[in-house]
Amino acid sequence: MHIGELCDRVALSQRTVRYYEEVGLVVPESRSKGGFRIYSRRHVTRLLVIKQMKPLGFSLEDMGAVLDSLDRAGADELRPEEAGELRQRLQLHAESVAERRAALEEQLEAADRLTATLDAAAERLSCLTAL
Amino acid sequence: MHIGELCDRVALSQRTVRYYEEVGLVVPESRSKGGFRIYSRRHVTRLLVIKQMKPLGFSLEDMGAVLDSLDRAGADELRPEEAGELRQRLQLHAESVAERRAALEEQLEAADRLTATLDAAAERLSCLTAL
DNA sequence: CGAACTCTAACGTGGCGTTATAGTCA
DNA sequence: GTGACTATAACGCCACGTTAGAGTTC
Repeated sequence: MHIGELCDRVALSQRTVRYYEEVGLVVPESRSKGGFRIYSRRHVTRLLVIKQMKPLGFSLEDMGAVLDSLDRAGADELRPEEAGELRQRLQLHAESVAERRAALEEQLEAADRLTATLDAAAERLSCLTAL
Repeated sequence: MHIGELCDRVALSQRTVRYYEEVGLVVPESRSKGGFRIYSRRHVTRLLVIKQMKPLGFSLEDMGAVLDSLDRAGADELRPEEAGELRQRLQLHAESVAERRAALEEQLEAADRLTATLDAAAERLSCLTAL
């Protein structure tokens, strides 16, 4: 498929997808004779994973590392020495996800505090205008 | 107080605080004879509110509007016609905070899905290496 | 006086959005 | 061949980080 269909499927802009290629995050399988980028279903899933990770605050480089580990863990053949190191990496990734998750929960509380602040201000206004 | 103490108290960089002044978000009360920025406790609280809002995804301009509304709602004298409009603004702000909050909850779920993905990959590795 | 602090100015970065111009596909 | 799609290139934006060099405070 070409870039247009890909972007429709994952709801990202063409600019974004091209930029991901520029930084080596999502590289097309090949090019058409005229130079059009050609993508497969694998690229769709990869972009969807990226979309999931993005709001957690990972940089594109971070996401590349995670995707790389996942790809290698999903490969059919892997040498035993690679497996050990890979498991360590996955563990590290999982830990940083946990940290991001904790940060998100703090942000939820911040949102609630802000809501309370806004409500209090509105309440104060109501009292004043009731006079 | 000078910018150093201010930044210590709110845990923001001097560059950040100066940039906030550049865009009109946090303007110092005055300057020393030699040109040093002078801040008060009000600036501390203002910056802390900003720190709370930032991770919710508001732009500096958005935050300026919210802070402006809060300041006006906290003022001692307000004309009745101003109060009505102000209450509307506060309502709008509260709604966008609610939207951000909902987005945060979706991101929490995304984090959990990602954790599951990473765990599954690690599990797969364990099985393979156990052979 | 001197150490610690602060000033402005300017360039760099990440993650794209937004034209502009030209070439490709079915 | 024609209308829709795609290519590269380049500049713009936000929210700062990071020097560099000179001035201020106590």
